[in-house]
Amino acid sequence: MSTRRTQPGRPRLVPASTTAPPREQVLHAAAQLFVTKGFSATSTREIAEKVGIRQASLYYHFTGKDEILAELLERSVRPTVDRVEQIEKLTVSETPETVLYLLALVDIRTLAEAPDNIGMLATHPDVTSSEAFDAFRSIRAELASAYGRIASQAAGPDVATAAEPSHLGEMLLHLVEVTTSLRGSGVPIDDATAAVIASTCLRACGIPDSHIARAASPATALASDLTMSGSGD
Amino acid sequence: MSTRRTQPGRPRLVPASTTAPPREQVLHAAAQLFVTKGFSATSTREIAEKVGIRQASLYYHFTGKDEILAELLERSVRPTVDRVEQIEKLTVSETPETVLYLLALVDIRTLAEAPDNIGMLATHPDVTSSEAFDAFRSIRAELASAYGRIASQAAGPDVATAAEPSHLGEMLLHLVEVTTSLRGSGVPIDDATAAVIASTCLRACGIPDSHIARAASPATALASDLTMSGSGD
DNA sequence: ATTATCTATAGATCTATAGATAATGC
DNA sequence: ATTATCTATAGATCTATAGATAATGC
Repeated sequence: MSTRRTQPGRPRLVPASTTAPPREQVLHAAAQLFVTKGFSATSTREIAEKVGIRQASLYYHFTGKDEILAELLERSVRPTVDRVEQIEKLTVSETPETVLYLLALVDIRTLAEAPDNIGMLATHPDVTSSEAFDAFRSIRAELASAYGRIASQAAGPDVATAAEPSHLGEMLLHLVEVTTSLRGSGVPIDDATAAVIASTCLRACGIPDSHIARAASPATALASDLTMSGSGD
Repeated sequence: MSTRRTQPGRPRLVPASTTAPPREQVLHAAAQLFVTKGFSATSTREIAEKVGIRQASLYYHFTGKDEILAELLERSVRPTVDRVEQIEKLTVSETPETVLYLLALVDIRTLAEAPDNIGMLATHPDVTSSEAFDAFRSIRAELASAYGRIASQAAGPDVATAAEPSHLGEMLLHLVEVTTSLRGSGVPIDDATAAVIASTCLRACGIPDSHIARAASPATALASDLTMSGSGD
């Protein structure tokens, strides 16, 4: 019955307050700091202090600050992108409006549930300027492009002709981010709020109220299916 | 006829390529760097290099890096906030939907026309975390609160009861920022685009299509009036 | 005298590496 | 032997100040 008294490795000066793996402790501390202060404004020393280890000890778990952010970024979109393929398959059986509503809902839920509101990180200027995050940017570009493809099928005639799919994708990605912004100011993202955001996405594409109303309920049902059977997370 | 050969003050090592006041040259260079790389990731040396002066020479014009960003932030909202009072006065003669549409349009135009797309700076984490920008945050909070007041009058019953005015304000501020995001990816913000964004704001408040359509044309007319007679900028 | 730059540099970081140390695992 | 920490520190910044210098203005 004796639980293991200590972990392998030299003990910390300040014993850990949680049993989570050290790597996760670092990610959690870094996430909080990056989200509030920004990546460049956060020093490795601050992260370490928050974890309760020495600055140099971070480098046992990560090759550098960049790698910490890269992992957080990846986690902030993975649940969504893992489902994009399945969602796009539905284009044959569902209306494009339903598919777009569904993609938005899944994305909104991902952002609403991500630990530490890390969805906030995607638009930090550090991410868009350093090549260290190329992998994330490319995965995010794919998500934008899925939004663009689906939206340009669903869009009303004015918007569809005026806006390139890629720009439509950019816009929708930004709109969905209102989730992180609201969450950041303490608004709980319940189903009603998610529905407001998702239907606003459709509206921004010039889709009339009546079509949005018709898309909402099948999309909501499909969203529950998808997030339950997920990809094992 | 002889134009002045040089300016007062010791000549630069690299002569200026423009006749703009040096302070403006600094602001312009800093804006470009802050918008693309972020505030914390931009060094004073980089700003100076871009201007063509020595790093230390920045401190003749500004007390520090903070002051440069503070001024850029202020400029990014001033044209809008200068008009907010006038806009809110219209609540007596116009529908709340029209007033909201108008506020959004004015804000969108401000962001669309701001030099170097400095509207991007408002959401940088540096701005929200350092007390050096308290003045900006407070002026922006006032704008958010105006959005909130107007929107909660115009909002449909579900949204008006579900969302506090302050949260509504937050959301609309975020939505309007899609302007800077689109502009950043090269989309020209013409009247049609501005109209899509403004009506999306109303839609997000739960205002039905028919009301939005009725609000658009008086708001557009009022917007031209306001931006012409402006506050002298 | 005033203005706007320059040079030089102090002092405070900050990141990342090298190598020691104190646990467990076998 | 392996794991996970520690201490110590090199080297590269970065911000801001002090004081010199080279123009114009009067």
